[in-house]
Amino acid sequence: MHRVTIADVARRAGVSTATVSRALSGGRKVSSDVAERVRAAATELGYEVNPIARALRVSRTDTVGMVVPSIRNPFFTALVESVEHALGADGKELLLCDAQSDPDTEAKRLDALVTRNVDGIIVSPCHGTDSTAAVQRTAERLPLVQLDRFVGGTSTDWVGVDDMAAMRAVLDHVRAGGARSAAYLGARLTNSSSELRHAGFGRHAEEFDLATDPQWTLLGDYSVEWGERAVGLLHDAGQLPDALVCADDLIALGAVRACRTRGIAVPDQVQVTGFDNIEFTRLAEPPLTTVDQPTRRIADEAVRLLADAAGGGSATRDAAHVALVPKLVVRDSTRAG
Amino acid sequence: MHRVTIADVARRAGVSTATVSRALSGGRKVSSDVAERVRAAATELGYEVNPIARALRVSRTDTVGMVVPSIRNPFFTALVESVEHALGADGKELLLCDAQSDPDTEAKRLDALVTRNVDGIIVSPCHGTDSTAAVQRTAERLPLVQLDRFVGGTSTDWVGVDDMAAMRAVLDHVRAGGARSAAYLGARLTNSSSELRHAGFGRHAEEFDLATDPQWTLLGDYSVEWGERAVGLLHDAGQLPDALVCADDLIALGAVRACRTRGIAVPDQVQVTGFDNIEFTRLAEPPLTTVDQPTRRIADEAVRLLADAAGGGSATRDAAHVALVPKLVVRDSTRAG
DNA sequence: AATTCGCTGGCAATCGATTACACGACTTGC
DNA sequence: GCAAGTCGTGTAATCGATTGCCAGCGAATT
Repeated sequence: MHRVTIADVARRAGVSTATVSRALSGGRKVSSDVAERVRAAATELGYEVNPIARALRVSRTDTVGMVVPSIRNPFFTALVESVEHALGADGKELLLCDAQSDPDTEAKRLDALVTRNVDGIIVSPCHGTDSTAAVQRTAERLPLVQLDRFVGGTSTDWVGVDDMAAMRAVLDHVRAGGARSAAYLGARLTNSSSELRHAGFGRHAEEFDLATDPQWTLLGDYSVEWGERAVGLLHDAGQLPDALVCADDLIALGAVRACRTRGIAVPDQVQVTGFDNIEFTRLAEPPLTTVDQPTRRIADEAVRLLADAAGGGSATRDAAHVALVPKLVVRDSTRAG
Repeated sequence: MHRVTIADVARRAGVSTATVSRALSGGRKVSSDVAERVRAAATELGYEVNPIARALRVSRTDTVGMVVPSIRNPFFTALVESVEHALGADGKELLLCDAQSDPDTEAKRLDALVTRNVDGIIVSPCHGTDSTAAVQRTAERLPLVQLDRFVGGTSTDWVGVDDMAAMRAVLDHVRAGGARSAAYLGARLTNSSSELRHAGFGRHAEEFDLATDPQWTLLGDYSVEWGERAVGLLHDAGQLPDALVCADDLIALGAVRACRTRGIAVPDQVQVTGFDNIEFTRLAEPPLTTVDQPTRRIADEAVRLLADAAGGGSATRDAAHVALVPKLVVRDSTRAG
């Protein structure tokens, strides 16, 4: 067995390889009868261009790389799915890498992608500062857009949601539901989302006159376990706030669960909110009020930016920061206003 | 800017490109001082081989493709993560595709992977018969191993768990917990796992003398919604069995949830079991008893088989079917024996 | 009728690596 | 002392496509 090459098609159609190439990928005009003959020969032989050979020649692979902090997190899974979908429309493929929440692994993955000549990279950096160097270096070599999170000190494209605005909507909502005080169950401030959500909570709690307390700000990681543990700490310490504002849905799921095991009524005794709107929020008891991240739109936007960057000279363009405004999804873990 | 090529290194080190290639990827002996000079030149210039050019020459890309039915399903996500991990150890990359549970999309993805010269393919076919043609065709061109599910009529490698044995363990367990009757909440029999788990349920329910009823066998899809709906149907129809054996965790999560909203006590009134041991099983109320799929081992085995197939002439080897025996994970949705 | 133009199609270079083959120098054996 | 083998290195072909440049040819222009 031998893979069909362009030379085979050329021979069969009685033309040169140059003509076959032009007939198929239409760089230049070819007379219609020749084009027809070539197409016929190609289909008869079952010819398909060899993307490797083409990539070597034109230095373009029609592949984009994506690096996420953890594929375990359903939010990133949803993002990956959306990106895959958006790329499919452009006839591009996705090379997916998992950074395992480790900046070193992340850097390695980024390098590997550059080496592999992907056309562009979509990355959600796992760390706000430790990821900077690798992201910066990568961005100098290739079109790169950051998704959801971003690192400080670089000027690359970014698309995500307005975390501050989202927090404002959350606090507005729990306030309307009668809360007078609120705790923040978040993640250590190692990346931009964590920081912005935390900052948003602080700023808008003040705006809406919600009582807070340094002891009510608990920072761990994005996991169910941490949510459970945090509620434990809060509960054991005594007085509970009227609302538990969580930095993501996993934490919120943990929180709700801990509330139930400890007999704390949600939302009557405390209201709980999440962030991301992953699929399992519906599954909580009660279903979580949360902030919907429009992953489809985020992905579309990212792919568009990447295409733009690949088209226009990258040096001339200004970096675009696209912040979509997320919607609050009200379910039963909060009281209706 | 200009990418550093092997020629640059050669010039710098004062040798030929052939020597550079040999010095770096060590095909044949090179005198140690030359090797040293070459290595020095390479690092000074920051040279890295161009994988595209190499791939064209040696027709090997060090990339394997993976196609899963749905990246939304946490079980497959876990599988992907494990495969990524296993490949990383071999210095290979993963090209991930989502078939969106559609055999046509799946076929397209498989073709795309073949065209892209991946070294091998790992696929969990979405349909037991509709996926056959594409899988077969692909397997004729490349090393291919099926994961978890497999299609009929092909003789490719496969690795997964022994679904029948798992079902036996499940039924043994619920019987020990006092169940005398059981319902099966499954998925339509469109793929091998669905069939085997269903068959396993039937066979071993008989063995353990658990009462069943055609009306207690409900087949839908792998989703939380279906689990909820199925319990609704069962409940509305009147009498409930002592155990709800679910074909996967998503269904089980839905089932448990529906039980709670309808005031059916789990596990006292009915025991509920899942399958896969996805992360969220711990989150259910009560946490789910389920069958653990050893994704790490499955992935390792798959990668090993792929490597073997790539090494030995594919024609000579017999197809290997590796069925790992899964462990039952007992949590609180069933009664301790 | 001669020149120019436009259009098609072929030749050959090119992308960046790997590797078969050749070649010279040097060792070894008889 | 000469043939045979070893070893290290260079030359050039090769993988399979794309594309700059040139040639031929018919139509259009002067």
